Amino acid sequence: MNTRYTDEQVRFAAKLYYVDGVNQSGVARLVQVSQAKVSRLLAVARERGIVRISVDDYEPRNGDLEKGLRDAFDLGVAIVVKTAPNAPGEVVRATVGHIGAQYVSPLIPDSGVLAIAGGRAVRELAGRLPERDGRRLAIVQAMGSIDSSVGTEDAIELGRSLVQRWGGFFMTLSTPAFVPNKRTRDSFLAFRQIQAVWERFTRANAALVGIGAMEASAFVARGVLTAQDIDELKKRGATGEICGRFFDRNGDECDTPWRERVISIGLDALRRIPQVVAVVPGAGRAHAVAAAIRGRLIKTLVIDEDGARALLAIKPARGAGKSTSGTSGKTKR
Amino acid sequence: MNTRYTDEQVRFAAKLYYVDGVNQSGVARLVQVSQAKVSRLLAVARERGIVRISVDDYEPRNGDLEKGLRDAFDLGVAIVVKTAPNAPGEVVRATVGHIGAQYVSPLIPDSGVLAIAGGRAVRELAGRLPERDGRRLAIVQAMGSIDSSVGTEDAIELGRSLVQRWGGFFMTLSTPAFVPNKRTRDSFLAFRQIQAVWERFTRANAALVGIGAMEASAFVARGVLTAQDIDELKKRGATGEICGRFFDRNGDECDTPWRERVISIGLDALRRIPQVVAVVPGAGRAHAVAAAIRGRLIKTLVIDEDGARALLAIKPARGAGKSTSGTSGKTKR
DNA sequence: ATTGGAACTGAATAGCCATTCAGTTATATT
DNA sequence: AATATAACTGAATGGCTATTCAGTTCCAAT
Repeated sequence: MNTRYTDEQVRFAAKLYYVDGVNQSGVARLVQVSQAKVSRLLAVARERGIVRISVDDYEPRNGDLEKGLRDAFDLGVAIVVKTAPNAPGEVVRATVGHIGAQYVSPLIPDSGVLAIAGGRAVRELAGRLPERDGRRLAIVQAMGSIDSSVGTEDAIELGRSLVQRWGGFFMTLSTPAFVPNKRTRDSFLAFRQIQAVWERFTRANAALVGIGAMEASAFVARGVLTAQDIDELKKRGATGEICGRFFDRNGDECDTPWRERVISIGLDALRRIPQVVAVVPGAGRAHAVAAAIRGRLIKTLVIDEDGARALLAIKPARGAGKSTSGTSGKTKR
Repeated sequence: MNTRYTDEQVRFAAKLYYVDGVNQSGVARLVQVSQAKVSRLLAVARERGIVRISVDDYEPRNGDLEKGLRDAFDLGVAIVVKTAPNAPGEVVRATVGHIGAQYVSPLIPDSGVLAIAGGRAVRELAGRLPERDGRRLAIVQAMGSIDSSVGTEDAIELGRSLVQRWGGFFMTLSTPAFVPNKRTRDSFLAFRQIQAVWERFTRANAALVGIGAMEASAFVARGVLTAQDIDELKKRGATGEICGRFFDRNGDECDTPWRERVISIGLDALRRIPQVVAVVPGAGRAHAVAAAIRGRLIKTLVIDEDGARALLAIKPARGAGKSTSGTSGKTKR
């Protein structure tokens, strides 16, 4: 905001307020303007650098845990966000989102294609990416809609808001995430509209996703899968999922009936994207995350300290090691 | 205030608030404390220097006018305070008091005797001298009470509040400023209690006073003198007064009936005090101020820009020069 | 001089922050 | 262990600040 305020007046107000500790009404009296204008003068003082506020560095990331993760897993970037002790999950998500956004932002290119998935953690992070910083991307929805309702955490909503924030355009996958059978899926995929998105998957420059565990699945919560379905998936080796694509402990896609019923970015396509950022706060999804990393599905992991520690506890390498949950090591493909 | 807050927590809160622009409720959520505590954490951050706020220098004094005054008059220190253009008198007083206090404070010693007079300008300045900075003075009331009411601008009130602010003790002149005749005054002066104060006048280390003009006299406003009295005083050469002591254009005390009816510090005693600070905002008392300076009654002048300019307009030296008001140059003693 | 748009202004007020209060927890002392 | 004292804590709230609104002033282009 360009103003005509004189430096003299701005400096006088700034001295009275910041140096002498006079409140804005008092400053207003001495400077002979309204209190509202004093508030504006002070804002100008900060903008012009007449008033400077400096803060000692605070390191919001736990470097030790990051190093531990990089050593134990084959991971490009690990961002382990410090959180308040005993914070509830909701707060951990918010913290990881807030701090994570500051480090994820530079990983997302200025132009090109960004694939985006849904999820609460992704929402927290995406919602704190910088506003209109000159970026202009094609954003594509990485998975169809889970159900007919659209929540603030759904990919369709996150994509919309990111495009609004940055410019560019948003391409939706106007299909359900899961359809009844392969034939239905194939007919959806035949649509030109869908193919336009599909084609973008193969040349995306970056992706922002969450990772789902077999426990507390959002698909079950929203009635798309049943507890029995989950049991069935687990029997077939499923350890976690990204965009409804279930993978085993090595990160290879499981051969299940759902594999040919899902409409979302494929794991092979995902692997080829140069920058895949996964945001997975909390300790409950450690096995799914470990599997995703083993399968080289993600390049960057954003997580909290508890989550990182849980992950390190299962550090044993590809295909070996004990697992806490009941996933068996059976794998196809 | 000594606290047990960890630097880690303080730094986290400071970063979120000052760097990331999160409000205190948002910080409270992420740090997992109450908003009240965030406010305290931020206060600690500023105290500990984790957050530093620096402000470009603002020069609140008009150096050119100060130099002009020092050149034109024989004045130890001139403090010309910049004020907002077209500010009403009340605001000019407040500004001169606020800024003046910062420069007058170091002129007042840590111990010894300070004589204090009343007046609105003195009140504004005295009220902004620093709190409990280790000073401990004997403060003496330089003139008796003007009338039976005690206003916030009266010496007795200012002395009391300064002692409360600094420690030390306050000695009042429990007499009227003007008594009916010489005999009454002499009987007052015979009191041991009064003499104790009188004696302090002769060895005061500093004084803080105002200067009264013949126009708009506080004595008239409070019914102690009449308009006729003022005319009479002017006929006898009175140009202004300090503590009810009327002086002519050369700053010499006028020989008038009121001279032997006033109970206040004498002008000779005042001249001998090493540091006499006069606070005289406004352009209306220029002649009185000029006279006081010529008579070497004051060492330091605190004034606003308009006042300084008015003073420079009558710069002509001791005893000479034109005068705007109708004061004649008649003088005794 | 007229017009149109941008910048500015203070009053009102919504929103944010600092302080008070009453109760709790830590620390020092017996 | 018992007690006293100081430091800390969050809910409530009063006070302070930032923003909105409905004009007003300034400036550039007719």
